[in-house]
Amino acid sequence: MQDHDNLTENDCKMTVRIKDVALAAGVSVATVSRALGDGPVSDELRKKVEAAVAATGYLPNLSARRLRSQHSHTIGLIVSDIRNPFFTAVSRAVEDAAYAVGMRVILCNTDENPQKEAMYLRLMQEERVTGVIFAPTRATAQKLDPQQLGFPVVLIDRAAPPGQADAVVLDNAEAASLLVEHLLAQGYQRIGGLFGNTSTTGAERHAGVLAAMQRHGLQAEARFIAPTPEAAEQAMRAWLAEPAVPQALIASNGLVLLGMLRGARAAGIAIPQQLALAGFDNDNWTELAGPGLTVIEQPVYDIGRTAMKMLLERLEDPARSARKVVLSGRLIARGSTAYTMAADAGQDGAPR
Amino acid sequence: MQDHDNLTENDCKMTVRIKDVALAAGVSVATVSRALGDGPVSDELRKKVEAAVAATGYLPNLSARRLRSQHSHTIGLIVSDIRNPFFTAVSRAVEDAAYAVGMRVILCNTDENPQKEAMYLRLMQEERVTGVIFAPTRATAQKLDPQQLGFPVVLIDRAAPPGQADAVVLDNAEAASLLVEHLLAQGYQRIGGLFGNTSTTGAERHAGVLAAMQRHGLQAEARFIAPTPEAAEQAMRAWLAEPAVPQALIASNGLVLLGMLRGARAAGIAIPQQLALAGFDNDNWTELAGPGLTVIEQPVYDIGRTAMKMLLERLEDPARSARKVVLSGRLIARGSTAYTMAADAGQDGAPR
DNA sequence: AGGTGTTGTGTAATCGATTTCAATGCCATC
DNA sequence: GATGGCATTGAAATCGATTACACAACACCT
Repeated sequence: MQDHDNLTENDCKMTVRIKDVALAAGVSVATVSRALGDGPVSDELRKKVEAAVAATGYLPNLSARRLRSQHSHTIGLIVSDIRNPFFTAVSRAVEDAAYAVGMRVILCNTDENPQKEAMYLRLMQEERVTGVIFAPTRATAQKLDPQQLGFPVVLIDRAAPPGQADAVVLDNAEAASLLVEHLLAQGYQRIGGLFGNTSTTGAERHAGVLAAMQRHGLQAEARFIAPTPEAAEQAMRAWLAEPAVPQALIASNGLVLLGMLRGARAAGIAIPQQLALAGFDNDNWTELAGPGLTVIEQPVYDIGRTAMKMLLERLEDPARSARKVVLSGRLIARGSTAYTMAADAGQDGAPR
Repeated sequence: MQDHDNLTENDCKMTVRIKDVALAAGVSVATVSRALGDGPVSDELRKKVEAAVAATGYLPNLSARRLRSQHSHTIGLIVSDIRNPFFTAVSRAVEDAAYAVGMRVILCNTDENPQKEAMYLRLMQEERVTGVIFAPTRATAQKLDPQQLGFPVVLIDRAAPPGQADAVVLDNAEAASLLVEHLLAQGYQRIGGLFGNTSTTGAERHAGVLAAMQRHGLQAEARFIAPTPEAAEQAMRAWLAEPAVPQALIASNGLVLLGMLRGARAAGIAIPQQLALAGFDNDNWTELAGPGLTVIEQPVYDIGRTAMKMLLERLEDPARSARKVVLSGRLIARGSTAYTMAADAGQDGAPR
């Protein structure tokens, strides 16, 4: 109210520092810092400081805080592409969990490119991040040494060599088995699949399909592609143009499934009358497309939340041995795998 | 190679500071800083510094750099929910553009909650961000004063009172008109819509529909809901249970459209035979669901990229007057608005 | 009464970089 | 040969906070 300097209320153009608050409150900067943090301060002074903070409009400078305290309160989230609904959902869960404990998230898209992965990992080091949640390509997963990095890493969706790093993954073998058993129970026998070729996930789901088929004395034809809708659509068109096409096809993730469905539509193939289709990721559209697509639903939000929880636990005890949390997928059977093949068409897949 | 201290190669457990690099290179810290930046340094010393950086494995501390240089090289991206495909795509574009110019992105989800918006805006101030790209609710858009904030703001998807802030928005009136004209051309006359009630976007699209209808001497029935699939599905079920339902319904965004389609399915309503459906956002599933949904496609990636470009231009010239970039949507007509109503059903919508 | 903690506070050092400022050497110019 | 730029370089100040340390006041226990 009086004709002081310039602390009338706010917007004095100059940013107000902790020193200004100390001056206004008539205490030392250390006391202000402690009052704002958790240090021991008398109630009397704490109130004075709070009043001074309100009067000056003080906002702490996080860069200065990070530099001095050596805690960035920042975690990195490195995924291939946030536009993949799986990563979108995981990212939302990670961010919710991070902000809930006062941490910031830096999001990076690698496009399955090992060079970008290396670049972003270096960036994380420069940011002095508290930790990183990472969905690596197979190439970097193998050569990844979390000790070397200087911060803990929790892998998601994709696993590294065991014992190397914490990880939250789907039980891909089990999930693939669920799909295969479902298809077999429907009556399909000639089953194939299109799998992403950049991650361990594609490989594991492929292995799971093979193993499940083998338990029934059957084989499966698999093809490997870049895990994008475009590549999947192209591969699908090519496959459908060939003479012998399996009765049922499995996609190794939601993007591939999307491309396959587009390819089937372009080729005029009726689902499931001429071809059954199933895949991973219960994205919005799978419920609504055609007869509904049979998929393995991943606990997407849970994966992100669990990854963040593991990261925090790892920070509390850096020495404990690496853990791998394996979550189960849920089969959602829909029309795309109904067995509607007529008796005459059935001869294709008749038991030998 | 010799028995120096501990700069054998790397991982000496201690982080290496610029001082260590200076020592290793036999120059001052200032020279190292200049060599790494853009300062004037002789080629000879620059090479020495680069060698020392490589030998010591130096990684700059970004917090220290930010504190001293007073440039955070960080922008905030505040949206309602990254899981809305519209914001997912925008976010990817913003991040691409940001990393391309050496900036970091902090992503915040507000869930259309003004309190969270206020909290994140304060966080942005503490981070001393270079700028913010923001999709505000109507409530905060009105009371938003970019001058007060201390950093430039570019609004996306939603507009503020004119002249207040830069913005990148869709031409909602035009887009709504495209939808209405399309429906009218198909033969529909009794048209209604479900609109989000938290943003200016829902309001503008509603106004656009009304205006277009009015040009034809027609009226439209509108309802307002929280812009989520769940709220839309519930509202849809309720609406469909009433006696007089419009022949065609418009959704004000992708999430609402999704909920409406679910509601229609749950009620056993055939699209487009019993009800035509159209909306905004060309999300993946709209192409594949049922007969395909007629939508307005937004230039999502362009919106993000343009917002980032405007932010950079604003930084170069803080004084220039506020600009609003208005982009056009594209009508994608699909089966959900085909006019297939039988003659007997047609009497409902016969001209009066 | 005399140590012995405990609690609360201030002073000053510190985090790791950038940037200011002064100094140096070198060359061209008069 | 003195002088005035120009290009490099280093020493030291600085960014804005946290925290180590010292110390005062006060309660508590022999």
